[in-house]
Parts: sequence; C-alpha cells; structure tokens
Amino acid sequence: MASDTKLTLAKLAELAGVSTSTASRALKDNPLIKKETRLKIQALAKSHNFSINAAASRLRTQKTHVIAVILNLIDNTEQSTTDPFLLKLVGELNQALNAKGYELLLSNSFMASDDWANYFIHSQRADGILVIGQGKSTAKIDLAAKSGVPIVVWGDAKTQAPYPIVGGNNFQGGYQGTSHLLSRGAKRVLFLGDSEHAEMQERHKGYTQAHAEAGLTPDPSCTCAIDITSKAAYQYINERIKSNGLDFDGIVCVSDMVALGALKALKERYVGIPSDVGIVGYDDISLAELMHPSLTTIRQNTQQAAELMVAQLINQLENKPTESQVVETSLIVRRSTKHD
Amino acid sequence: MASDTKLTLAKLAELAGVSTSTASRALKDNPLIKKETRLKIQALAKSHNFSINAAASRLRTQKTHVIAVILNLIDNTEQSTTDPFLLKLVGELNQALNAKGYELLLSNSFMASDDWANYFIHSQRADGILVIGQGKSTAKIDLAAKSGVPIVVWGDAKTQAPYPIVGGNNFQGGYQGTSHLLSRGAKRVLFLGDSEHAEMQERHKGYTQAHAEAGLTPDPSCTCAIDITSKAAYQYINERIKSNGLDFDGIVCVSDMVALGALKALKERYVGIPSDVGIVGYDDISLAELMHPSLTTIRQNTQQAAELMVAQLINQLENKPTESQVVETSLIVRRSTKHD
DNA sequence: GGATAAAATGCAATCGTTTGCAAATTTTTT
DNA sequence: AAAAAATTTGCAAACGATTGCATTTTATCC
Repeated sequence: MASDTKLTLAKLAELAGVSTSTASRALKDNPLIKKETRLKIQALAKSHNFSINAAASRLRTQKTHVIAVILNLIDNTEQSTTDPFLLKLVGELNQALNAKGYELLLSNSFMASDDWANYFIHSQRADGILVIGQGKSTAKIDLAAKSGVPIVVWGDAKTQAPYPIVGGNNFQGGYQGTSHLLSRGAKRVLFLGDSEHAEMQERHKGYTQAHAEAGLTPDPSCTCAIDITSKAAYQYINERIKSNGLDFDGIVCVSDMVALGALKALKERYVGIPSDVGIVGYDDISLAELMHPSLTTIRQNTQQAAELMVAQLINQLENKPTESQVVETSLIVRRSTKHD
Repeated sequence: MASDTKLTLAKLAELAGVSTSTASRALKDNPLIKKETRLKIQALAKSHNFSINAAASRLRTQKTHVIAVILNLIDNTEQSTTDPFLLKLVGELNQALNAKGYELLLSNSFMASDDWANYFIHSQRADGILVIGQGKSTAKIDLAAKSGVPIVVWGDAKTQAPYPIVGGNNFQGGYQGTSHLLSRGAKRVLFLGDSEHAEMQERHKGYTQAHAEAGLTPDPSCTCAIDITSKAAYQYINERIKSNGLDFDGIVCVSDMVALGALKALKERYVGIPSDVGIVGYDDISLAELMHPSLTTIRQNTQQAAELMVAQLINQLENKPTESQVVETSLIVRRSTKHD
C-alpha cells in the first residue's frame, strides 16, 4: 500500500507538481494559495497518509506545541502516584491542552532535571510548563520562573509569586468543612494534614476562622501534622485513640485519601460515624460517594481548574498579562457528617 | 546572569575555542575527544546552563526519545479518567520510560487522530507507542501495527496479534477469585463485568473453569454484562436485588471500581459482607484495603507490567524479537470474603 | 630526525519545514 | 493593447545538531 520510502513535503510537492513552499502553505490552508490548489494538495496528502515532520517544523518555527506537565512530588511519600486527585487533574489537563492544540509531555519532579527551564524550554522540548503542586519548597519553580519561561502552578493562589497560580479556594474549603462540623455540634475537631504546604496552611486558617465565628478556639493538639497519605492518617488516628482515648468528635482532612485512612481506623475501633465522629474530606474523588458511609467532602472543579491553568499558560505564550486564579470549592454533604 | 541571546552549540564551541563537531562529541562523552577537552567543554556547558536543542537533534538523528502513551478509552464511559488502575499504570510507565532515557507523551484515543502510526511516528513526534487497553475494537491498534511502527499493548496476552501484548494472567485471575469464593461455600457467584473485552472473556473462562472443578455449572443469569464503572455496578446490583431478591452469594468483579459500586449497593440494603455475599475485586487499587470491609482482590503487579511493556518496546526499537508477556496475578484475601 | 602510526580535531553536508522576497501569472484598468 | 494591480507560485536561506571523512596534531618507532 504505502510507498516504502519516507514521504517528505518535498516529495509530496513533486507528486503534486508544485514547489515545496506551495505545498507547505496549502497544507496549512494559507489563502495565499489558490483554493483549488490547496484542496488538491490536501487531498493528495490525505491519500498518501502524509504528515508533517514535527521535528523539522519545530526547529524551523521555534515552537513545539508541547506543554510539559510536572507532577511536583513531595519527597518520597508516595502521595502522587497514588493520589487520584492529582492524576485526575492530569487527565483534565490533557483534555484542556488538546482542545487548544497542544500535547502533553508528562514528567515528575524526581525524573526531570532540576533546571526545568533549561531542560524543557531552552532545549525546545516544550513551550511551557504546568506544575502540579507547590511541594514543600518552591525553589525549582522559582528558578524556572526567574529565567522567564511560561509557567503556571496548581497550588495556593494567595501565595505571592512572579508566576500565576491556580488553585482552589483553600481558605474557604477549610472554613466550609469545619463550620459544617461545628454547626452539627462538634466541639473538638481535628485538622488532619501537612502544615508545610501553603495550600494546607490556608485551609487551616479557614479552620481557625470557623472556630472563631463559633466562639471557639481550637485546641492546638487538634492540629495534627501528618503525611498526606491514607496510611499515615490511619496510623495517626489509631495511635491517638490508643493513647488519648476518643478525644475528638470531628475531623477535617486535607484530602479524601487522608479521610479514608482515618475512616478505616475509626471503623475498626467501632467508632460511630457520624454519631461519634463526623468526618470531612477534600477533593471529592470518585470514591468519596462509594464509601460507607459516603464521605462529606470539599469538591474542587478539576475541569475548570485545568482550563484556567491552560488559559493562563497560553496568555504567557502570547505575551498577554496573567493572574492567579481561584477555583471555587463547594461542600458536598454526605453520610459521614449527616444523621439520617 | 545568563546571556540574553540564545545559546547554541556553535556559540558554546566558539566560547571554548573548538569546532561545533568537537563540542557535540564532547558533550556526549565521545572518547574520540581528548579527555581534558571533554571535561572542559562539559564544565563550560554546565556553567552556561546549556542544553542541546532537541528539535534539531531529533531532526538530524531521526530519533525523538519520546514514547507516546495512549489511553485507549472505551466509548464515552468515563472509565479511564476515573479508574485509578489505568492512571497508576501511566505513572509506572513514566518511571520505567524515564529509567531508559525516554520521555512520555500522553494521549488518549479520543484526542489522537485515528491514524496513530502517522500522527505519532511518521511525524516524528515519538519513536514508539504504548497502548493501554485493547478497548472493544482493536482496529486502530491493528492499523498502526500494520504499518510497522513499534507498538506494545496492555491487554490480554493470549490474544493472537502481530504486536506484543503484555497483560495480567486473566484466566488465572478469574479462576483464583472464583474458586476462592466457591471454596468458602458460595453457590451462586455473579460475574460482573463487560464481556466484550478480550481480557474480561479470559477472566470469565477462569470463572467457568473454577466452577467446573467444583463440579458446578454457573447459571447463565449469573454472568452480568455491565459497563466497567462503579456506577453501573451499583445500579445493576440494586436492580437485581429489587427484582430477584438476593439470588446470589458471591460476586467476582472485573475491577475494584466495579466491586466498590456493588459493595455500596449491598451495604445500603444491609446485606452482610461476607456473611451473606462474598465479593472479590480486581487490580488491588490503593483503596481496596481502605474499604470497610477491606476488599479481597486480584493484584496485578503494575510496576512489573510497565517494565515489561517498555522492555518489549525497546526490543522493537532495536529490531530484536518480541513476544507477548504475562504478569502474574495474586489473590489478596481481605475481609470482604473472610469471616473472622 | 624522519617516517609511520595513532590520536584529536575540523569541514561541510544533511535532516525536512517554513517564510521573506522575488518572479511569474492572471486580472483589471485606461 | 499596453500598463498597472492583484493574485499565485517558486527560490533559497534559515533553524541547530550530528557525523563520515579529511586534516591536523601528537606519540611511537627504528
């Protein structure tokens, strides 16, 4: 069927009896070329299964139409490869990027060299960078941003930075979850998560604010710093109960995975949910509603998040102004906090 | 700090006082170049944050060192963006590819044009293709394979095909789950999944075989064709119980997500697990052990799977012989089938 | 020290597209 | 019918790295 020798634009042009420049323009529907010529060449290309050599095109145009997406993992906690939320976001970014004519080069902070600007942009592997997660340190992000490459970060949008950050409204999320529990009578609500992340700190502020509005001051021992994994949550809750007894009646978690770990520990000790302890997750991963009891959680609109990130990145590519943006969060009330 | 003009190999060479050819060789540690020259140029490159232009390099060498990973989604069921197993595999592939010096271009069957060979390979966007999932039809895969591009598929390894397929031992998995339930006294075991996939058919054979060995013949009404989503499973179980009553005492599911949906339906109807119905999932996603009761499931070693896929792909890139390979599966017994 | 071998470096063509500009063709105008 | 304008097309120079081959430099040998 197909000819055995590699088909280049030059050969295609020869077949069509035109010059390569005409062929090139015809394929991108340049109105400079007469319409019938365009159509003829496009048809010929289709019938020969021709496609432009991307390497050559990129070299010539200095554009790759590729965006690097970096999962900014935290140390060695296996959060990322396991966390459905992050991977979901990757999926959404893939959609959003494709819709704008870009492809997605996947990487993560362990793999990529430390100098992202050089590795991805100056080497012409990609036109821009999307970072998922601020991590515990923004050193690499800052470094990349300083060299002026197009970059957008998913994280805490309130953080002041020389690059746009798209993120959920973490303060509001923390506030919503906490005040929901307090309004249902909880008196001692745990905040379960890692306080080193900017995002988590914001949520914690919301947690504090909710308490203040209820005329309460949260006990410092209720703020529990743990790794953002279900295993860590499971262990923490187990041990806390073992040593302190059940000294709390509500938990606000920084992710659904964390909530699930906590939930498991509580169930194993026959703690009633939500009767004894109400529990609120974060992210609304698909499993949240499948749990038993189903999990009350804070939903972040990942599709919107992905679209905003891509939009901000494209702004940078086009030298338009950019800004950090916030994705609204909503409280999804389910059985883990709701009595029948 | 950095010079403002783009640094090319030629300029770097000039700075070092050598020719571009020498610089090029030095950077790849070619022993043709005197050791001290090599080191000097490498140091210079590092200090100037130089990195080779990938587009130019790819054009010249005709190699991209990029592999396209295609999530071969099924119709419009949202299986993929939601299914943790598939995304986990993507993560593992990323690791495995990076370890071999390749990068990962993520795509899915909705996005990519239909002619994968042309779009990814002939256009020099990637050197090879990894497909996750055979889908309901292998048309696109066959088409790509026919044009001779390096390609490896995650699916049912027993399928005869002109390309290597890496997959779990689906027959064994189906057999293990079923006979586990039967050995614990189940008499009517449902098979919950989609029978149009080759993988699922193999598992169903294992299901049948397990019955045969126990001297049983499964009732055809126990083979339930549903979409591979938790929602579909939830609905199916709900409706079945509504119309038939509880006419089964075990369920073998084709994925953990399906199992979770079924579990939810059973719990809502206060069916005892495992006392009334035992349930077995597939994949051992991270949530399986967090469920309550924790979920008995069939584990597939995704890391090994990713490594095998990459190895087979590299074989093709190097014109070495390839073969389909099987990842062993193991039964992980948890509370959803185990009485205390 | 001169001839020969070995080691190190440089020349220049090449990969396949794109695009500014010039050239050729067609259409319009006078 | 010739000149001017508008429309189409083609020429040729980039883009930046790689590599076979030729050339220069250094080491070895008699």
